[in-house]
Amino acid sequence: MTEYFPIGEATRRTGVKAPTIRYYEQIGLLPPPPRSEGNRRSYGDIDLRRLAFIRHARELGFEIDAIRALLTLQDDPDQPCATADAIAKARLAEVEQRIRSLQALKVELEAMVEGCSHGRVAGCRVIEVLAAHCKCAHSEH
Amino acid sequence: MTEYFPIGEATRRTGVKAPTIRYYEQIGLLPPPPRSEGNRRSYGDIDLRRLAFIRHARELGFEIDAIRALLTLQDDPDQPCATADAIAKARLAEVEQRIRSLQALKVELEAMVEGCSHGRVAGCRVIEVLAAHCKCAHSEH
DNA sequence: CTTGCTCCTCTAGTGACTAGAGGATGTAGC
DNA sequence: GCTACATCCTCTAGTCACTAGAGGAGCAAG
Repeated sequence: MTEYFPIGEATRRTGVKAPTIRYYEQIGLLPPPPRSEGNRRSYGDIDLRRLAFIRHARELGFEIDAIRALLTLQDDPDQPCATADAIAKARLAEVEQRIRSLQALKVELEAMVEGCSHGRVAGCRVIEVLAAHCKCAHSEH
Repeated sequence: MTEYFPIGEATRRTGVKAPTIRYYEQIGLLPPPPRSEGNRRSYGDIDLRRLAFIRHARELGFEIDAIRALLTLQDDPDQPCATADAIAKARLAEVEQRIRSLQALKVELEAMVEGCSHGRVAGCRVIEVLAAHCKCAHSEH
């Protein structure tokens, strides 16, 4: 007597919207769940965990294909985890890069907000700072 | 005799790809430049600066509409900059939030990479950590 | 039994590009 | 002038990860 959850309850428990859940089913990320008499999807704990896993991974910035790879590993756990490790490592590098970028940008935005003394745009730094910074067109940051 | 740049040179100088430049023109973010005899776009310094501005703003995470708003302000600089200020402030809040998220995620990814001792997936933390974390389904981050 | 909610499928739209077809133009060497 | 070859043009269609809406069926409460 496992618990049964209709899609609405699944969205409440995982934070993934119903159309998105159906979309994940459609692209094969989530297995098609059993249906009720009235043709409604009924999810169990395992599905909910899988969904939450997907949601969290998406928030981490994993792409669907990376998640698919992880889930495949999970479904077949007698494999070396070098693959999962590689995915996580690549992702880590990206996350670090993004943090660096955003921190640089934060400094700029702060300068903008601070510089804008509620005068006219002519003297407003929001645009100036953004335009000025463009001189570094090809540098990373 | 301002300098003339064909689209290829513009991409070299701004880092924005040619199709993207045309796309920006199409959606009205970049004014249609004058054309050469042979119907080629020829950009001047102002266009390049505008393009670099757009590129940089995109990197900052501004959406096209926000950029359009900023550019409109720039084109008509005798307006109060409260609007630009508001955009920058909203963006700043978002950037800060994103940095916080990413830092949390970085910690997790590091734990994953470290925890994965090149064994089998059964004992691999990449998936465990991601799944475990899902218990916080509705918390922010 | 009606009201109102949830759910179903299906198609089409979103944002911000990106890819590719098919053709015109510009430039450098012979 | 002629031939290669790069660069450019327009146009349509595809990408990713959803999101919105139409039109209809099922279910639970009063």
